[in-house]
Amino acid sequence: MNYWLMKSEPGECSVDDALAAPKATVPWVGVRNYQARNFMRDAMRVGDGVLFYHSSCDQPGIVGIARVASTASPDPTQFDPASPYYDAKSSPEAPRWLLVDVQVLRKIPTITLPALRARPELAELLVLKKGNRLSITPVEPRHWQAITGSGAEAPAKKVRS
DNA sequence: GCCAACGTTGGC
DNA sequence: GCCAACGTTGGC
Repeated sequence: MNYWLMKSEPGECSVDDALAAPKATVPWVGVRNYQARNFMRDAMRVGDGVLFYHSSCDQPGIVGIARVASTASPDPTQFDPASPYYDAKSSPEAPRWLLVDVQVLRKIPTITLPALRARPELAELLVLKKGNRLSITPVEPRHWQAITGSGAEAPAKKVRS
């Protein structure tokens, strides 16, 4: 079980947009950074916890709790010349970019950047680090617990006994 | 709109 | 493989 913080511009896909989607699940299109892609490809598992983060907006911050809802697969927008995420150097035969499905579990009152920075126990949270630009960053269990208050167990599925 | 930080590209 | 130029991210 791993935890992640995933950035989305609310103008593209807000947490409300995701909640309004079927099963509150959206394909996480548009990742065009190799490190972020590799996280999805190599480290993400279905059921991983996700902090849904709004970036490039009036109130940047964590706005929801979500989970990884699929394994990684090719991001179709890379093949679409009409898409802003089109990548002419990629091809269906050798896809360069991947996505996972993300399912929102619940919205939370926005935890703004200043509010996050005010908590010493979150000082090492990667998204707070200077110069951080990665749209997907791993979150340590202690940070997940501090933010969600929900302990370190899986955020979604009941544990089968 | 500004600009710091970082990633990518491409000439050599 | 180096590194300057350029593009992008994202908070402010």
